[in-house]
Amino acid sequence: MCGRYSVTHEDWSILDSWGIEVVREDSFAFSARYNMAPTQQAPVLYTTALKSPVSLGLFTWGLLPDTAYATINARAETLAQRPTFRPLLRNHRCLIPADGFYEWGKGRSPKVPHYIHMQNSAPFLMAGLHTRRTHPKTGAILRTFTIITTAANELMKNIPHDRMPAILDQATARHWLDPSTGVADALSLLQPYPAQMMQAHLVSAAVNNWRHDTPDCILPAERNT
DNA sequence: CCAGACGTTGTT
DNA sequence: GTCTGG
DNA sequence: CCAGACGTTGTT
DNA sequence: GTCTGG
Repeated sequence: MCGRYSVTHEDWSILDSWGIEVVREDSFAFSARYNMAPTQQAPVLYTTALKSPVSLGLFTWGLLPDTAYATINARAETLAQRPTFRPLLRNHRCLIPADGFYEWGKGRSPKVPHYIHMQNSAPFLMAGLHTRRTHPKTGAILRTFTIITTAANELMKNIPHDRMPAILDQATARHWLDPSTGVADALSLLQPYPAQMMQAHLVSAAVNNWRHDTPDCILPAERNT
């Protein structure tokens, strides 16, 4: 699962070289986050009916459909069978910029938080779905998203953890966003990211508290509990 | 036929 | 959006 | 994901 | 233990 992550890059012009032209919404404002948590506002890349450019806007983490409670993750394997997610697969795919995420190793008590990131510290994109819902009373439009998870790669299994976010690379990211990509093709892009490209290390349990959102969240820590 | 319900993930 | 219930 | 709260009645 | 909140 992916229930906490970091977004410290504020410049996403690197995506130009990925073939993704990003345009920020007028109201887009964001500064580095080291401990992004569910229910908070996070940057999301999405497309509308037409292809490029891709928009960058703030969405609330936790997909809130018209008739269900919020979900922060969606399993790639069963996406097409879930009533909540299936309608969103064709026109509501999105990508969530990140540069690392946290997982708490299972089995140990207390659970030990790990930070997982690319070996070269490069930013990456997680696959997601988004939706839009009008508040029944205020009429305000609430935009929410969920992060798609897939099977763990070897790096994640060592933590140990069974799931990881579906990360898309340079070759597949723009296909996921492209409205002309069919549902079956889009689903085929959701695979575990190669473990050899990634790295993980222990971090301080201070990250457990979402209020702790500072650069030291991602620093390596000794096992001392 | 329409009305109304349905609805997630991951962990122990 | 789709399935179930009447 | 973890942290933190979680509780009643009647009366003003 | 379970639900809510961020």
